Amino acid sequence: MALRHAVLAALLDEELSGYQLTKAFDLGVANFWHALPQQLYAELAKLEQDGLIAGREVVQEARPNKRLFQVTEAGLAELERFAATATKPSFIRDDLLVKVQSADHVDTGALIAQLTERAAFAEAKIGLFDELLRKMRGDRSEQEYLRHGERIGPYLTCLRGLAFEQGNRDWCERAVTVLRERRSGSRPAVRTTVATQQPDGPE
Amino acid sequence: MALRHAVLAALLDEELSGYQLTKAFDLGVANFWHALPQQLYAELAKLEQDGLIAGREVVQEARPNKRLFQVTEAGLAELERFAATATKPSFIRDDLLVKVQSADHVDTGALIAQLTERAAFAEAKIGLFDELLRKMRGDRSEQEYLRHGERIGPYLTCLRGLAFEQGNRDWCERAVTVLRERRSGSRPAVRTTVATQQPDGPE
DNA sequence: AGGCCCATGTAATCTGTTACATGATTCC
DNA sequence: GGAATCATGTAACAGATTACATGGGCCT
Repeated sequence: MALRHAVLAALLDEELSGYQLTKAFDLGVANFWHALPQQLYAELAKLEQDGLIAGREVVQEARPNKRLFQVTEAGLAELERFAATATKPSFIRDDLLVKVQSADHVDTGALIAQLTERAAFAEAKIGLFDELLRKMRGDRSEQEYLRHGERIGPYLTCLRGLAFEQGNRDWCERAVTVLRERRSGSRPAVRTTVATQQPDGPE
Repeated sequence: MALRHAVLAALLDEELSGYQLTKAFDLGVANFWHALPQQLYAELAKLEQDGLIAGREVVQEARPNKRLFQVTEAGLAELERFAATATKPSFIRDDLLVKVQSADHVDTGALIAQLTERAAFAEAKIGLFDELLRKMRGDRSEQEYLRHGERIGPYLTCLRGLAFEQGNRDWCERAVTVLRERRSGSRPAVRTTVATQQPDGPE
């Protein structure tokens, strides 16, 4: 039950509509969580029912009306409670890693193409994060902002997002280099035969 | 539909039983994917039904019998096909980031405790990854292994896992430092009032 | 005697994804 | 005239987590 809290956390900084939330959680940034529009609209409805957020209608002329949501006192209390509970470690779950894991047995050309694409995607996100951090800092130095800036939460999660994407980019580039080098000195890929394991043998 | 392929990828290197697979996917390493035992047993059953893996019974005396699974030619073909499909980017989804995002509004003591715990967890995984990499390399240098080592796939995913956990550790430590410094120069946390947004106003 | 490791699952529930739906306005 | 943006959903399905179940052997 954490999307719930991710939405609350996102609404702490500013009042947002469902649509604006989807922008933050979808492509673009998604610093600290990711979710699709459908999930967000559903979650907003539940949160409002439970009194953790309050919505107010904003009538617009040129565009459809929208509802802006704000965290209530009860919502803040719920976040506080959540923040105090123990946190389970998070795990990697990435299709690209699965593909690279099988690099010895599949076509590396396809892998190289996908690693290159991912590196470019990571680079783009790095740019977005850099810009976001600069905006938050304004004219202050990072040192200064970390000590006294308001919104240290968003700043820190953004730093994690940045480092994560830098890690992605660097790894993808390295993997591409390695796979290319190996292809130039290529021998045909051979299916390795599995040794027969004896009952109760040493593991 | 990617757990399927993660299991296939894990079985490429060696024949494993369901139980042994759970060890690889659960705590411990989980270099490139994570899953619980129940999912794995279910997935193994489906994969066998579909002819992508083949199991053979190993009778044991001192322990319960087990079934070891091996990827079939059809399974390898399926992985090959999977590796050639486009890969969607993966996103962060971590409760700890959600908590840190709300750092300006919740008790930072609890956050510091959890960040410290996570840093320790990351450190432990770093140790495991280091050891795994050393084992794969044997007496060869990393340069040498990257160029000519067998099992480059597992080596590369392990490198990503290592970098990811180093990123976690570094970020957690930094966040702890920042939050501590701010606490020492502490003023009471104030609930910021949200500015009222006008219809069709600039966004 | 109690707890952990091996070994394998079922069942219920919760979460996330894919596909589909609607309708006005603004930009090219 | 067609695509993109704003704005909000419903329905069906796939994937993941939590809880529960079983049973022998080994270690302290």
